[in-house]
Amino acid sequence: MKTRDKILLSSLELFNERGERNVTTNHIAAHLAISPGNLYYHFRNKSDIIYEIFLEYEKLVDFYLDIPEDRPLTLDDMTFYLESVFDGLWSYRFFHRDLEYLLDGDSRLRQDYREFTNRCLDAISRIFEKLADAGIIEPQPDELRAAMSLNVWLVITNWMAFLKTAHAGEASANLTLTELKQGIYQVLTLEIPYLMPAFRDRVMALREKYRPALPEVVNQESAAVPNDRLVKN
Amino acid sequence: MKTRDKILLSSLELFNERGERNVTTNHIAAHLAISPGNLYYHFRNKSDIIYEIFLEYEKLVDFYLDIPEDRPLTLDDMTFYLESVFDGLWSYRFFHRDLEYLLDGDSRLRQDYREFTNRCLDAISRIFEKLADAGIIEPQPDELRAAMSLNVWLVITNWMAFLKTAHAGEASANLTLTELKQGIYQVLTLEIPYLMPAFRDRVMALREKYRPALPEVVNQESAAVPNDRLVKN
DNA sequence: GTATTATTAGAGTATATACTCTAGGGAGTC
DNA sequence: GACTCCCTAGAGTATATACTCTAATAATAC
Repeated sequence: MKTRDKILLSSLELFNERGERNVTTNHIAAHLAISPGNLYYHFRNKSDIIYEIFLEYEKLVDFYLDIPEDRPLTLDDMTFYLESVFDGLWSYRFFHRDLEYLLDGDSRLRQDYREFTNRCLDAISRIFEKLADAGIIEPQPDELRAAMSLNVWLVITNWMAFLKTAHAGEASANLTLTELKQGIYQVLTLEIPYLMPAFRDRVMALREKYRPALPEVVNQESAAVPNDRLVKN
Repeated sequence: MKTRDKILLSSLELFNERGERNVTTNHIAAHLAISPGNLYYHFRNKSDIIYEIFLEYEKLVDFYLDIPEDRPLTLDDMTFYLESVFDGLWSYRFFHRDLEYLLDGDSRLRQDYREFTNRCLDAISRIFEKLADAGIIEPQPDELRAAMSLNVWLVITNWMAFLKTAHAGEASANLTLTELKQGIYQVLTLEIPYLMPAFRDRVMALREKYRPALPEVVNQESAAVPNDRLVKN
């Protein structure tokens, strides 16, 4: 693999594991056992690395959210969209964590991300529309559909952050794709009141598959309280 | 005012304006025209400042979300809760921005925040329950109410972050309390399908008051692209 | 082979950041 | 005046971080 690609891959891995804020270019170079000079030969700066990773993320999600216009949607389609989007979210999970800071420092990224958001919102809305066409959910006026789509977006993109704060132990630690996909449960919760009777049971059964294992995700005690960020006192 | 309180106040102000990540203890001291030594006389470290600010935030929200058990809820109550919560969110808006990083570095804060979240979720759920008692919304089974409350929480706490990313210009810049309160529109969107006929029109009218002014919040072009974070090239 | 270009190492740097340490001022008390 | 306590200044420090520069090596073209 080309050094350039290795840098992108390692960066993504480290960002996801430790958070962008906690990963320096020197860390990335060290992790790959290459010199900082080498890293900066391939990328002008850290922002550029992040931007390229974003482009990959964008490409992936755009690919997932491609909506067939020649046929109606099925429940399987909906499942696929949900699964895929959460897969994407997982693979690039660092991104939404420090989003605001990242956008603050890179206007190119800010612009692109804004357009990306709009595309996603349109896709979600279009999916609702086609689900209504297919008789799975009730049709809704444009305005309501737009607001609902936005709520879906908010739940999807922030579910991960919520899970992290809900976890008791070291926040950095264990958090699995399975847990992340409980977000699907939350998204389907939004759809419940709009389900058509003919599909209600099937969607409710689907939703049940993603139900959090614990009675409350939010209640686990942590015995040990290990190393916080270094405090000199 | 005591120096200690001035430090808390200035810190909050600067954090809200520029983001915690962009505000150093030296900035805070300089902003108050006091010495770093002075600041560190009053607080052991930056984490302690943040923690104390969190305690204020927590106290405020707990105060707002106190639910009367001796009488039914009214629509005015619901409006009050929504307005208040968004006011609180606005006053301490830096907090949810870097939440994950903040919790990562301070286990005391992590623990407290987790409990705070649970309390808020309970309060939201209790509000739904009492709105149902009052005949404003349909009663829901516990499980659904819990999932809905969580969705409400996700929308509320992340609305601000969404708005920031949706803005085209310098992300740091202009963002008003009015815009923030359009989040209420989103929250009320979640309630629509559960409204009882007798209250439907009134709630829809209330919701209308918070509707975003623009057809799409998300679509504004920015002509100028001013200073990004310093890049040496 | 030689010239050219792409890639790499690694030492180094300017700046920032959180925080420390010492000295001392001011106000109250005896 | 001396003692104490609270508060403050301000210079200083250890560490980190993003990034640069030069020189050398590998790859490719001719």
